[in-house]
Amino acid sequence: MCIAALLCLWRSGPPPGRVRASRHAGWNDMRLSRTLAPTLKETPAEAQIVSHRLMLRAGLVRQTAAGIYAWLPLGFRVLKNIEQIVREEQDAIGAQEMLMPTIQAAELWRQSGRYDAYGPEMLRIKDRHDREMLYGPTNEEMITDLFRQSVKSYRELPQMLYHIQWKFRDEVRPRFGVMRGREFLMKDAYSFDLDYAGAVISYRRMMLAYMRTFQRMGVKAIPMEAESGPIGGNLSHEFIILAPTGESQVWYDAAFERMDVSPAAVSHHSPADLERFFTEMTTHYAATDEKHDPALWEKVQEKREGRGIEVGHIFYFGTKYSSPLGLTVAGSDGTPVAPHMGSYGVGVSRLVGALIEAFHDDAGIKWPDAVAPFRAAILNLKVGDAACDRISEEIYAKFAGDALYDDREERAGVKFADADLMGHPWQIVVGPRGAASGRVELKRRATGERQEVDLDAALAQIG
RNA sequence: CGGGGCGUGGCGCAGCCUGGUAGCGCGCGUGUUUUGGGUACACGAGGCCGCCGGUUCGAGUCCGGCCGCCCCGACCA
Repeated sequence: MCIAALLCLWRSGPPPGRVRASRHAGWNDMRLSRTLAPTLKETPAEAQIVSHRLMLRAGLVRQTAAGIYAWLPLGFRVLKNIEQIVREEQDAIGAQEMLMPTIQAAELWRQSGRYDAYGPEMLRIKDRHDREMLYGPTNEEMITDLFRQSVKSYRELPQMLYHIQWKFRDEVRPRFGVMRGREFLMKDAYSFDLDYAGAVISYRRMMLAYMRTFQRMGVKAIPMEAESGPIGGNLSHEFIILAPTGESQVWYDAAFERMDVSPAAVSHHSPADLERFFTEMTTHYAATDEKHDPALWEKVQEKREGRGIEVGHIFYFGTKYSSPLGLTVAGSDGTPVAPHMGSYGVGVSRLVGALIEAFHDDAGIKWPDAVAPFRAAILNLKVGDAACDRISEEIYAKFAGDALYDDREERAGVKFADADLMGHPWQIVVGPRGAASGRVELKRRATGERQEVDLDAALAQIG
């Protein structure tokens, strides 16, 4: 059998003895020599902020028009990982996943009054019959319409629905790469409750889900009171994650650093737990530039300051949409009631940039384990060397698609630099020095710590 | 939308003021070299100089229009 045929066998499918399941559905063959991951030594002129620069340099995305990006294989994997964490935490509090279209008819937006109110940020389109359509910037009207078609009784409430879908807002000035693009991937959820008291519970539940979501991504998130809008009631919060290069200054109480939001500490089924949680989240001081109050800040015992990036926003808006769109359900006494609603967004694509802002150094990205495109990179420092090739292939096979194999015929320095740039949490360096005796070097990207270990020890540690 | 700037091989840039055969670095290909942190040398491929029009014997360069992109501000997931 020729070498090419052997290689084909290697590539033909999931090999046995996998170390851990891939976070992805399929088993992708990820040899760098056959991967569209165009890393750049120099920074493209258009990129200003660090996350944008690194996303371009690490080959995660490419811009195709102002504020519109193509997601290349590595970037796409990160996006999917973030999306999956968001999904799991939404599911965990009982929200139902669905999928609404990107293109909507103008008609519904006329009913809610937002067709004119939204302004030029909304991308308006005409179809071949000259019907007015739009590329959805959000989905309140649509979900309200869908809900009213089928839900008729208070017995069916409460409900919470969400989808993860591309949105378009025709920003006057897109910038910061995917952090402020025109096209963006967003998780938006909508809650329907019979009354205000119910809506408050939904709101708190979602706040809990958000705290857990961001915590899983390895970042500290702080809910900050936002403009409460016409409804009031103190129920509008922005979620800011801390990053040294964040867009705005934030002031907060160190108490946020100690909060336990695990299911063991707070049950989303228990209104009492939720209330305690909500109180905890909203009584300590936390503010961005606009809302910062020096007088109140003075009273904070343990002060913390930093920079932050908004990655989520939740708000309660009562019957703002249910009323004009005619959504009512029969109450227990038979009279129609307009449900109280809330909506809850997470900027999924924005998070890719935001996480890079939070986790990087001069050499490149330092992905948190939970969202990294690959758990590890295998750096074969001497492609063609029998021992290096054998060990590299062996490791690669065991990772079952969750490792990127740098099988390029490049110099060691190039591979190190690219691996650091791309930010895989672990690097497994297979060089002729150690390979002969079955040893590899294991490097932890986040800390820079390295150790030379046996192959099995390396796999066990990363496992 | 107000203000500013930039479009020249894949990336970063020079050339434009003062019109005359399109250049540099990186990257890419081949060879030698090197062999654990972006090695060195040689040779080579690659550019309707954003688009349209004008001036001129001649336009990357001057003039007009258009398009695209970036930055600051206002606005925003």
